[in-house]
Formats: sequence, C-alpha cells, structure tokens
Amino acid sequence: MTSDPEKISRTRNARPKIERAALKLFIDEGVDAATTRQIATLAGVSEGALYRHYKGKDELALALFMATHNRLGELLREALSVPGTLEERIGLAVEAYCAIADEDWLLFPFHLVSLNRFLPHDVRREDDPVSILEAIVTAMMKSGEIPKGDAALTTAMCLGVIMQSGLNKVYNRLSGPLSAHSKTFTRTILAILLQK
Amino acid sequence: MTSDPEKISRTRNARPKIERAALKLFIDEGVDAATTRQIATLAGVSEGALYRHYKGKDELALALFMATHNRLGELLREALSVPGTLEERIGLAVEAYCAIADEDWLLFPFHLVSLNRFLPHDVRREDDPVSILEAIVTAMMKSGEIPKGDAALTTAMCLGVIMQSGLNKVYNRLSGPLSAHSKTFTRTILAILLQK
DNA sequence: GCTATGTAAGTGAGCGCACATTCACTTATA
DNA sequence: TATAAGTGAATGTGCGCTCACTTACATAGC
Repeated sequence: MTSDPEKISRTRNARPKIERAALKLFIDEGVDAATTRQIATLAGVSEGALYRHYKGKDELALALFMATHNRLGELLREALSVPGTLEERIGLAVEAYCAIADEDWLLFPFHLVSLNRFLPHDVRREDDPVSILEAIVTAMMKSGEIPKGDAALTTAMCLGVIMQSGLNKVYNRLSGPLSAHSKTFTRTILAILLQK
Repeated sequence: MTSDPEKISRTRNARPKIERAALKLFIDEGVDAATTRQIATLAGVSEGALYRHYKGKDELALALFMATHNRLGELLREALSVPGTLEERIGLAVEAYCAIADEDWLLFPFHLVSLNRFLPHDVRREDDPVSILEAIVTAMMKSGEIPKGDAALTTAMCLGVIMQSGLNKVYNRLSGPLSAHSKTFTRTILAILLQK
C-alpha cells in the first residue's frame, strides 16, 4: 500500500531495441518490405518511438548502413597505410574486415546485403571503401610493388574473395566466425595481387 | 479519304516492353520501390497489360530472375561435366558465365543484384548454381584433382572473383564486356583452386 | 473475297488496403 | 518543473490489383 501498486511499465532505452529489431527485419525482409509496425513490435516498443530518434524508416536504414560503412573506410585506410611488407598490410586489412564482421553479426550482414541499395550507381565517392582500395592498388601498381594491370579489375577480384565469403556466411553456407578464414583470405588476395 | 483517318493506335507486343521496362526499374530502384505505374509508363503500355501476362509484380520479378538463374545452372553443369583438363573446364564455365552476362545486359545485372532477394536464407536447393559448384569442388577435392580444403569456402572465393567483377561492371566501375576478362578470371580461379 | 464469331491482348478509371508518419498526451529523469 | 522519451489511435496517401470494356486478329463458313 505504500507505493506503486501496479505501475504500467513503460519501455526504456527504446533506441537500441529499435535498431536491433530493424537490422533483423531489414536483413531478412529487406528495407522496403519491413514495416515500421513490424519493427516496433519486434522491439517491444511503440511505433512512434522510432520517430523520436530518426526522421523516418529510410533515415534509420541509412544510419545503420553508414555505421558500418564509415567504420570500414577508416579501418581499411589505416590498415593499408601502416608501414610494413605487402603481406603484413594485406593481413591487417583482412583481419580488420573480419573483426568488424564478427564483432556485430547484424550490422555487418546488413551492410553487405544492402550495398546495392546505398551505393548509388554511376557515382564514385572518394571516401568509400571500394574507391580507397582501388586507389591503393593503383598506387602499388605504379610503384612496382605489384605487377601492373587493370586496377579496377584486380580490386574487384580481391574484394570478391572476401565479400562473397561473407555473403555465404550470411546465407548459412559457412559456419564459424569469418576471422577463422582470415589467413586463407590473406593468402588468396596476395596471390591475386602478385599474379602476373 | 479512302481508309483509316485517325485510328487510335493501340500498343502491340506489350509483354517484352513490360519486361524490359521492369528490368530497368528493378535494377535501379529495386523491386519493391518500382511501381507498376512506373513500369507501365516506361513501357508505353497500360497498367492492366501487366496482368495479362503475370499474376502480379512479384511473379514478374521472379520470372525475370529465374530466366537467368535456370540458364546459369544448366550452363555451369554442362561446362563443368565436359571431359578435359581442369583448366579447360574452368575456362568453359567462366566463358559461359561471361557470355550470359554480355548477351543481355539487363537480365544479368538484375539477377546479380537480386540474388539476395530470391535465394532464401538457410535453404539449399540441389539445382541452384552455387550448390552445383560446391558439389563439383567437393568432388574434385575427393578425387585429388585439387588440394583438399573447405569446399564451401573455396567455392565462395572462386565465385566472388567473378561475381564481384560483374557487380562492379553494373556500377560502372568496369567498362567493356565482361568476357574481355574471362582469361583473367580463369587464371585467378585456377590459382585459388590449386592453392595448397 | 466477305462477313461472322471466338479469343487473346490492351485499356484505364477506380477500389480498398496497408503503409509511413503525426500529434496530443503521458511518464520518467535531471 | 522543464525537458527528453515513449505511446498509440488517427490520418492521408500511394500502391497493387480488378474489371467492364475495347480492339486486333485468326479461322471458318458461305
């Protein structure tokens, strides 16, 4: 009788709940097909709560994508600019990528699966991961560190090795953490880069 | 004054027009975001025409996806089962893939970009291209034709080499036909397969 | 050759519904 | 007691799809 008999408990910390729920639904249903009602329900939160933190569904999706995208850009640039042998630098970049993937197995699949949606066709941004890599590959070809060739193609093939593996893990065709394969990725990417 | 002064011309052969328009819109807007009205307008056809040939938008999208998907499955199985050296067979498979890509540069990008949507997670079908490849890689490892290792991972890396290149062409990061690079793909995939 | 007739294909206004978003209100915390 | 955060019924809109109608054409009978 002293205090609060049956207080209707109200949700707290809605924001992270919304983000996790949205990621899950965005990954399996797609951004367009996942509804704000589904997100709110799965998060155990009211629909309006989403709009306290984001302008709308699209902004939420973009923010979740960018969280990974920007992080990847930084880490790749850092790993590849460190002094050391080619092998060491590639190894660092691969490990950084795998670490980000394993660290949050919702943010990362969402990023991988929605590259299509958010990387606009026909537009290259200076600061996106692919362009960063391509620039580095071009530089390495110029300096003679690796054989000369089509830098865009070489970059695509190297990226493909690791990204397709990531995708196959998303589809449950691969088990265990991605970093379990980082040595294999590094070896394979080196083989591609050094290919005459 | 003899005949037909101003006949209201009515569209003919709406079906292929709808399919081409749908492919374009599906590729740059996504299946969900592209509206049936947009498709009809771009095709120069009434909205109802779509429903003479397909149950609805989703069936249209699935049919367009499957057109490429089934074809790829057949061609891969054929190319890889032909007698010959490993190099010859991989070369044939790569060339078949590139040929399909270059032959219809709308059907193919749509397939590449919407694998996510149509290949359901957690389900493996016997007859889909990835599973076919994985089975063949497994067999080659068993027979000692290539070094033993993680067949799923090896398959993913080989596929990544060519698929990521295809994607980069979709995004205009690569120019010219995909088959211009088939020799490079073949060499790279062989290097991955024979990697100890 | 010429009309009659059945069928496939195209039309587009209109319908109903599910969606993202809003807002007046309540509750917690500083 | 001011501010931030959460609520959920209500709203308007844009979407996929339907349907009664029209048109083009193939076949056939005469």
